[in-house]
Amino acid sequence: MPKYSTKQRKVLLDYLTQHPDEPLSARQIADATAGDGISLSAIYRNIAAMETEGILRPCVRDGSREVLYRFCGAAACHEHLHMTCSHCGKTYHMDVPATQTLVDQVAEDAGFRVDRSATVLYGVCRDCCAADPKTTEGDNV
Amino acid sequence: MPKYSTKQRKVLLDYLTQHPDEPLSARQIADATAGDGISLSAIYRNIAAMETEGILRPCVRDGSREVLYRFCGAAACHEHLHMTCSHCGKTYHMDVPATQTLVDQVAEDAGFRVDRSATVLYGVCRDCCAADPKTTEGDNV
DNA sequence: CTAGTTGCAAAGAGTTTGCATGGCG
DNA sequence: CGCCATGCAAACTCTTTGCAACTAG
Repeated sequence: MPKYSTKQRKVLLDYLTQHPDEPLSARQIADATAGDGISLSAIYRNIAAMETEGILRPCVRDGSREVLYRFCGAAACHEHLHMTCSHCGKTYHMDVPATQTLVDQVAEDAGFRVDRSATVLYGVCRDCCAADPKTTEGDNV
Repeated sequence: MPKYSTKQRKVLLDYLTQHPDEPLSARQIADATAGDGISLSAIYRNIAAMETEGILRPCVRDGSREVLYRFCGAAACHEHLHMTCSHCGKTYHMDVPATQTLVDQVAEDAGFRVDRSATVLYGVCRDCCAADPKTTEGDNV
């Protein structure tokens, strides 16, 4: 919940908006916005703020010790589930009806209220399945 | 894929087996097994090995910059989905049939092969819902 | 003008690694 | 007995923080 709208925050939001479907690290963002005069600390501080605001979510790390974030600024993102391909890293937005069924059923059977915007399914996406059938085995990525 | 079965690894596996339902950090494990003579480095190295073996999975961090791990040594864990309560941190194993429906449907509609053992649903569990109704609002945990 | 933000650089924390020692098989 | 795993401590990397300068409102 920032009080001022700074140039840095705008650039940042802009970049995130344009890359909603890939998990990003602070350094990646820094590199990508290198020409726009944003210091690393400003990035970290804005990331922290956005995390609090709920428009940025941490993801599981990918082997390095960097924390990756995924942008979910769109209000719609709080209404459907997401899935991230563990092969190409892309995030997809699931409007599949089964999603809602699952959420409802889990609530009913287990009393567990699923937080859609915090939940991400991991697996292998259509493109990667096609490109590399071996990956299709799933489960032990 | 360790070649030798050391005392340290046994203690570690033992501890993990007894705490399958909570995300653990290297330090937590170190503290818990303090009396058993395992060095922090041995823990980190074993964690790395187990991650490779696929019996330990990284989870999203909880605010600190520690990486948390969740044990999924049981073969059964590769066949059902999991859900972690963002309130109490406990992990539940979901044998709800809707789970399978979801996985199948997503595969069919989006061509996305869900990796059950890597996927975790986040939300608020029954107990926490009951204990603290406010949390029930969900979605912006 | 006032208070939130930024930059820089130094501090902090968690994790990784080199090397000699110890232990499994 | 040979090789892998451990311990310790130093090295690293990512992230956080203090403080003075800057700037949005």
